[in-house]
Amino acid sequence: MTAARPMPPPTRPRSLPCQPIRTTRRAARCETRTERGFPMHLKRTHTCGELRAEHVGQPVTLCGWVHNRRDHGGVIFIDLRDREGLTQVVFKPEHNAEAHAIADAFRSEYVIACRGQVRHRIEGMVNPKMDTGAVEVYVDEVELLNASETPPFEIEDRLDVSQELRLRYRYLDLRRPMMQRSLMFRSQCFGVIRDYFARQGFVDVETPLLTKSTPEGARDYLVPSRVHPGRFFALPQSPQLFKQILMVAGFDRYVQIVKCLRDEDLRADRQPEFTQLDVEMSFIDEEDIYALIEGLMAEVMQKTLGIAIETPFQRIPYADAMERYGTDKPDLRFGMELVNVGDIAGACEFGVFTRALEAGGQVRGLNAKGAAPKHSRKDIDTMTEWLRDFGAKGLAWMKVDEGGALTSSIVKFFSDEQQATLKERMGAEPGDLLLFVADAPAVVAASLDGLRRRLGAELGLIAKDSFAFCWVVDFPMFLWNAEEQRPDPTHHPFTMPHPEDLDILEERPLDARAYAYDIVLNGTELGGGSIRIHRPDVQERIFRLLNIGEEEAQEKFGFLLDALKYGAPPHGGIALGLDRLIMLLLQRDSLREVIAFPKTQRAVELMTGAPSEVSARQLQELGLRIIT
RNA sequence: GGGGGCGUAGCUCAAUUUGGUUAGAGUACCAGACUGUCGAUCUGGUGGUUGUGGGUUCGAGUCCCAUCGCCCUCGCCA
Repeated sequence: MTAARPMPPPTRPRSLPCQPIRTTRRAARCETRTERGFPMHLKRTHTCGELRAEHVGQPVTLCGWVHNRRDHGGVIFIDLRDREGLTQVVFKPEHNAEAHAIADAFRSEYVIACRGQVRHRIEGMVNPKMDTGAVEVYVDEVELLNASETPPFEIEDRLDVSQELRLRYRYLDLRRPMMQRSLMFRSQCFGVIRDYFARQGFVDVETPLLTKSTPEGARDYLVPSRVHPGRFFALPQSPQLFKQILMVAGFDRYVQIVKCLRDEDLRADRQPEFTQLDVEMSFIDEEDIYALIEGLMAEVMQKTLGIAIETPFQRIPYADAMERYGTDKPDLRFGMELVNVGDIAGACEFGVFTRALEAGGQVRGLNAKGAAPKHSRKDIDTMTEWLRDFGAKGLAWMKVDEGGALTSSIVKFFSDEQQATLKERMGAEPGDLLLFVADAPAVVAASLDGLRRRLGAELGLIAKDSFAFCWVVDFPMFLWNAEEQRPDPTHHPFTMPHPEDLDILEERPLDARAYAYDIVLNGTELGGGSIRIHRPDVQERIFRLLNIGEEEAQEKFGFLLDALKYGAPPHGGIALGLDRLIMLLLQRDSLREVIAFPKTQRAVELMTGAPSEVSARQLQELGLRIIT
C-alpha cells in the first residue's frame, strides 16, 4: 500500500526561478551554548591574511568565517577566513577550556571572533602553502557572531559548481577566494583609472540614467513615465550625446565610469548592463586619444599586474584587418594570417572555386602550421560542419606531405605550377594543413576568422600572459544596409568623416573613411571612439545621407544640432568596456567572473529573480496593460 | 529566432556498445573515536519523484515527443 502523495507544489512562475532556501537545524546547535549577540565585544585588530613570524608574541583579535575545522578530540584547528586570507587558530583544552568547549560546536561558515596570542608553529608544522603558515593564534577567548546553515556548496576555488547555483547563491559564490580577488582587482583597476584621469585634469560628470529613446543602435531598455502615461524614458546605451553636449558646454576634458544598458542577447563577453569608461576631449585630434589611452593601459597594467607593455600600439587600417584576419578585431597574439588565392583559384579546374569567383566571391585560405598530422579527415569534417554557423558551404583542404607535396582530393585540379605558387604564397612546409573557403567576401572573412581563432587555440599558438593591443583605424563611414537600401553608420551618425574624403561623401559614400577607431585586446573589442562632427552643416549632410529627414533629425537629436550652432569646439572621445578589460587582464573566459551580480544568458538575475511581475496597481499607475 | 552541449544524492560525477536485480562513488552533512592537523585520519550512518510532463515497452536514468533551466554559438549588439 502506498500512501497518497501530497499535492505537488504550484508551478513557480517563470519570472521567479528562485526556490526557497532549505533550512536545517544545524545552526541551532550553538544557541544554547553562547549568546549570539550584538554588539560584539571582541574588536578586530588584524585581518586573516597578515600575520607573519614578526607578529609572534602579539595579542591579536581576528574575525572571519570558519573555513575548515579539524577536530583531533583534544586540540581543534580552525582555518579562519576573511577576504585577505586564512589564518590557523588553535583551541586547546589545557590552554583555555572554555574556548575549546565553544569551538567544539563550530561548523563551516560560522562567523566568529577570536582573541589570542600569535605563536610560532611548533617544529616541523610550518605550512609553506599558506601565507600565514609560519604562525598560528592560540585562542584565549572566542565569540560566536553568527551561525550558518550548511552552504549548498563549499567555499572553495577548486570546486566547479554549476553556474545556476553560483548565481542563485551569489553571496556564497562571492565568498570564494577567486571571486574576492576578482572584485578586489577590479576595484584596484578603477582606482588607478580614476587617479590617472584626475592627474590629467579630467572632470567627472554624471549623465542621466532616465533619458531619451533613440531608435538607432541597440534595443533600448524602457522605463514608463507615471507622470506622462504612454511616454517612456530609455536607459542609456551610452552617454554619447551628453558627453558631446558637455564639450559644447566647455568642460574640455570629461570622464565617467558609467553603466550602459542594451537589450540584446547575451554572450560570454556581453551583459545587458555593463560598465564603460567614457571619455571626451576638446581641441584634440585622434593622436591625443591614442596617447591618452595607451598611457592609461600601460599604467593600469604596470600598477595592477606589474606588466610593462609596449607603446604606442600597432595601428591597423580596417581594410588591412579584414584582409589579413577577416575581422575588425584581430587577435595579434599569433600569426596565421589569411591569404588571398583568388588568382590561382580562378585559373584552376576546381568548380567550387571558379563558380564562387564568378559569382563575385573570394577564395582565401590560411596555413595551419604543423596541423596536418593532428587533423584526420574526420576532424576536418567536424570543422566543416562547425563552419556552417558562419554561412560557409564548405571547407577545402590540402595537406603537405613529408616530401613537400600537396595531397588531397582537390589537388588534381591544380597544375604543378599553380601548386608551386600556392605553396610559396602560403609558406607551406611538410606537415602543414592548408584550409580554404570560397564564398561571398563576408562569409569568407567570418569563416576564416572563426577558423583562425579556433586553430590558434587548438594548436597552442597563444602564449599565456600575453597581451596584444592594437588600434583598428580608418573605418569606413558607412556600411550598406541591403534591407533598408541605404548606408548605415559604421560607428554612429556623429562621427567626423576623414577630411580627405569630405568631397566624395555624396558620390561614393561607401568609400569614405571615418575618423573612427577601435581598441582591440587579444581579439576582443575593448572600446571605440571617434572625432565628432562639430559643424552643423557637416552633421546635416550626414543625416541626409542616412536618409534622416530634417524633421526627424530635429525630433531625435534637435538638442545636439542646436548645441552645435552655439560654438561647439572640435572634439572627440572614446569609450572602453571595463568589464571586458578586467576579464582579459585576469584571463577569465566570462564577464560573469568579474561582475558581482551578473545576469544569465536569458537575462535573468537568479538571486533576486528579476525581472519579475508587478502588481496590477503599479501597472495601472503607469497606464500599462499586459497584452501577451 | 536558428545550431550545439548539459540536467542522476546538498555538491561534482558514474551507471558496463544496443532498455533488465535493490541507481553507485568521491565529497559535504550527521554520530562516535582520536591532542599537531592543515583537502586531517579511522569507524558507522542519513541522504534519490534520475529537471518537469506525456508516450513506447512485460520492464525506462537509458528510447521517442513536448516543456523548463544553465552554458557555448550564429543572427542581433549604430
